[in-house]
Amino acid sequence: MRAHNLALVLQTVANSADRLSRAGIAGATGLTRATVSALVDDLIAGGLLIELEPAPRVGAGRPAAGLALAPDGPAGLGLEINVDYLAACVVDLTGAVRHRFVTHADQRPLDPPATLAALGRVAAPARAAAAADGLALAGAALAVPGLVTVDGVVRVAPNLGWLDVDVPAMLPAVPALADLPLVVDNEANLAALGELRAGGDREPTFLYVSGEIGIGAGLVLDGELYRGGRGWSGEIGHLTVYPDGPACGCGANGCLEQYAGQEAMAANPDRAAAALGIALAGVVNLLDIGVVVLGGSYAPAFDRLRAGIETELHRRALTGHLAPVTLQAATLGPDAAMRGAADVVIGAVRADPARWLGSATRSG
Amino acid sequence: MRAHNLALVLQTVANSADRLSRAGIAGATGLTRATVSALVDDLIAGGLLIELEPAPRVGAGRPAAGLALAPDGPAGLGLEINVDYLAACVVDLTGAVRHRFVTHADQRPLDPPATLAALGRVAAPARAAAAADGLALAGAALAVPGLVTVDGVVRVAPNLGWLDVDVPAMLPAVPALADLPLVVDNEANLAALGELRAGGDREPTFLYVSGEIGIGAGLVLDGELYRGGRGWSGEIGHLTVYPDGPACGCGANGCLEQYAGQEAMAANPDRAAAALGIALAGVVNLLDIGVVVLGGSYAPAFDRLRAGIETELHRRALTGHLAPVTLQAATLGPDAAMRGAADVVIGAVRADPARWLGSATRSG
DNA sequence: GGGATTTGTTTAATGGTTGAATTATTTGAC
DNA sequence: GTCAAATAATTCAACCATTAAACAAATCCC
Repeated sequence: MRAHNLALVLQTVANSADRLSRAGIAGATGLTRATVSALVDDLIAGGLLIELEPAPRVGAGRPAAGLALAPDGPAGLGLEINVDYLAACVVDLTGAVRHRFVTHADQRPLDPPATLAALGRVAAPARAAAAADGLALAGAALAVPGLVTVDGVVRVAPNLGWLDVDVPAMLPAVPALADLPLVVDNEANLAALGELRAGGDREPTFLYVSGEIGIGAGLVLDGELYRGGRGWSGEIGHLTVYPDGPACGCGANGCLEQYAGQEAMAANPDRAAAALGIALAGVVNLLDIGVVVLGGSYAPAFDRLRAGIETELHRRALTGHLAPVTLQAATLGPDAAMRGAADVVIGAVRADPARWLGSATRSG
Repeated sequence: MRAHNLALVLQTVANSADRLSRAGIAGATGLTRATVSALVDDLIAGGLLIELEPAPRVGAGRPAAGLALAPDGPAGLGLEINVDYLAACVVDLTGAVRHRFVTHADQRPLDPPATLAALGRVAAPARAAAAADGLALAGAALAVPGLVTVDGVVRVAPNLGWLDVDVPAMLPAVPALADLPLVVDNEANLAALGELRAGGDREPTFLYVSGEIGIGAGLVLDGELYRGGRGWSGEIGHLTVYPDGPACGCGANGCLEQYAGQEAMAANPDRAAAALGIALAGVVNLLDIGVVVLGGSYAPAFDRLRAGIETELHRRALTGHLAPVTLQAATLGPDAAMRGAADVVIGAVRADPARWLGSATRSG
């Protein structure tokens, strides 16, 4: 129970827009001020919260001591493997990006161990930079453009040429990552999380569409990433748009990817926008999604695509009259996935601070 | 915390296939036998659990006293308004249907107050029958074929001709329902819940498709009904199948309903099956759904539709190789929605027994 | 019948929350 | 300038629910 309430207090501070005090937390959570005081003391002692200068009060009364997430608390290492680049970033507990390393290199000629070794060479300076800041890493998360099981096995990443790559099993060969708990997830899923956390004021329910060579999507429902029964939801690229359309690599015909993939979009942007609108209308009708965020290569093309998408979307979205559907461009650009990966790590700390308090030897 | 653990114990008993004892609950939940004993005593005293005859043991040791949900505990009143019938049922805490009343009558000529009055005339004998059994009703839930807000306002029910009908506000005029807490929800949503709870061993994630005059769907994700950001998910009938197809009443072209609605299906079953397969493949790709349950008028036609649906579904479902998609016929037939409605009521009791224990004057 | 075995209850102890009283710090009125 | 009012945070005793361990109950096996 203490674990639960610690998480409640920490999340309340993390999610609040304005600076909270102990009394403010008590009001927001329903706990007593006494309880909140005790919990906050633990969180401060554990290095997860810090106390700020008392804010100048408006009315009478003792001024409230502001509380905030500790910038020197546990940080997350966000990693990304993509077709033409590798990336790593360090995000502290407050969500601020402290360090960022990207190397551009085509990964397709490399086999998975070589790619992971190269990833290690990007992760190593990131870890060194974190250590130099006195930041302890709570873990790492890795974004990969493919279908990933809950165990971290990449079942298939077509554009990387990966098939059944057991990433966790290969970690001991990567010194820079061997000693960190690692989560592996789909690139679009993590990018959606990145947009949720770092992309300003997002609705708690939205669809993130990532237009790369293929088209992926991450679905955030009620503030949580929906991964599907087996972990590979979001394959929006193979939604059928024209059942009798051109053959797709997946074996079917008329998939969205044939119209709105990077090459097809370059050839015919208007057709790409219309196809996207048709596919998105289906998603909106099925899931009652109010916000669609366009990322990847769609983000820079947003202004050109928007009208074409909206024409079909509004015509075909059933509840459009009752509640509008909003199109938005992604705000994080190519960093979304690694930001989301790092957010997974610090999100885990925020969701279960008791684990961190219990395990933290706090060497740094 | 006690509230949480009471729910944990009750749910454990409810969800367990075989008869549990106090010690069995302790093993399943991780609580101590002593704690479970105390909680079980409260639940028995509150009339939510009963103690059964000790089961004959296999090995040595004191025989375990079996525990089960109390058949005379709080019951749920499930209600349904549909185009050509009204229905009410009483489901006890164990999930057994104790009483069932259906009247067939076309509701389209009636205005909403008249329909609600007629519903009251179906609900009254159901309540009388429940009272005769000594059952106290914990509440009621109503299934309506339309879009319903969380407040119970029916925004639009096209086939009933309803528009912005505030059902809770009209309840005081219906004596048989005036004194019960009432939840209103979409028919397909509740039917999906009915199939989840009462339809045998269902996967925790599936799509329920209800083919009536229109086509609705209820989405159960991880054992919970997903209602969408604003409460009206599941409008699968207006997924685009052929973008340039025939005009639909919704203003778009080529909606699934134009091919697989009741009339279109009668005219061309093969085409209906193919269209369903295309639409369902999209859902499967997007949400990684492993099971699709066909209900409403699709259930009796299941054997005839199956092959045609599967052809398109398997061709277009991307992860079909990795994890198969299973088609199933609904098992509850036309009762699914009202069963699901009643399940909502008893599900609320099971999820928060402390509230019932606290509020129960237990008059009957 | 005695020992083994498992269930269920009792007892004291523990951990964490609550509520009331107390202290701390400011504003505003006289 | 002092005092009252207001608000924030802490302290402390009481309480509640869980736990652990001992104990009682009920059966099987030898």
